[in-house]
Amino acid sequence: MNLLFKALNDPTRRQILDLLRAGDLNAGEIAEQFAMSKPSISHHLDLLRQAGLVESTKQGQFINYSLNTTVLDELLGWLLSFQKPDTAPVDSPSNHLINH
Amino acid sequence: MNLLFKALNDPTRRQILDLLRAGDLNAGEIAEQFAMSKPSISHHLDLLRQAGLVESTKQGQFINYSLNTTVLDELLGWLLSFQKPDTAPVDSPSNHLINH
DNA sequence: TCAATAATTAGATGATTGTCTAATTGATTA
DNA sequence: TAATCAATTAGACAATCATCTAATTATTGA
Repeated sequence: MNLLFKALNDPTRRQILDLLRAGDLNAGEIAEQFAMSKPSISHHLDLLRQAGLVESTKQGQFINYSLNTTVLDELLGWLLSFQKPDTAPVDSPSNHLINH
Repeated sequence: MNLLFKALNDPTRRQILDLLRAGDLNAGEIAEQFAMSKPSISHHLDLLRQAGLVESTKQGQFINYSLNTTVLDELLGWLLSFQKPDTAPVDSPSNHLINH
């Protein structure tokens, strides 16, 4: 959950996710949508990949990025549990202090 | 959306939200659940308040904190739109570069 | 095989963040 | 009114983060 929230806590990364909804793109195609250096975008893609939000596959000299929304299910569950009270899922790490 | 993701991007703050599901608490009651100084918790509460996730009301010398889940609806909408493709909501700020 | 292209890695830098202690504000009560 | 208690604000500090340029790796095509 930590890596997920971290990845989502940046407008550029969220925009990358939104871009990928329309279909897969390679790193260069993503980078040219932003007024930011390619290494910076590469770093953002790395964080998104660490969170499991995107998957990368090498295709020749290009690296293709695609959306993986299954990770969002965990977040969705956490979020929905706020509407239905008293069904709080566990937010790791280390809530042993909290749960007595 | 920025303040919301920022507020959620910390395990302590998410645990505070989880605590408040059971019912309102004042600042001291919240602080004593954590192995952290009271000013630090106060700061976390401030960020949660800025994001609209909690509301604070002064009651005598105590300050009561309560959960406000309506802000989460925006996030919920954004999240759900990933399941139903091609219904991307707008993620402010400044996506003028992207949407040409 | 070599030059060009795609992308990442390395390293640096300024800004933001989470935490602390000390000081302050405001309310209660002896 | 003075002491105590709840909570925040102020200010400092180390760690993390977003970004940049320069260098590196790997693939392609002439």
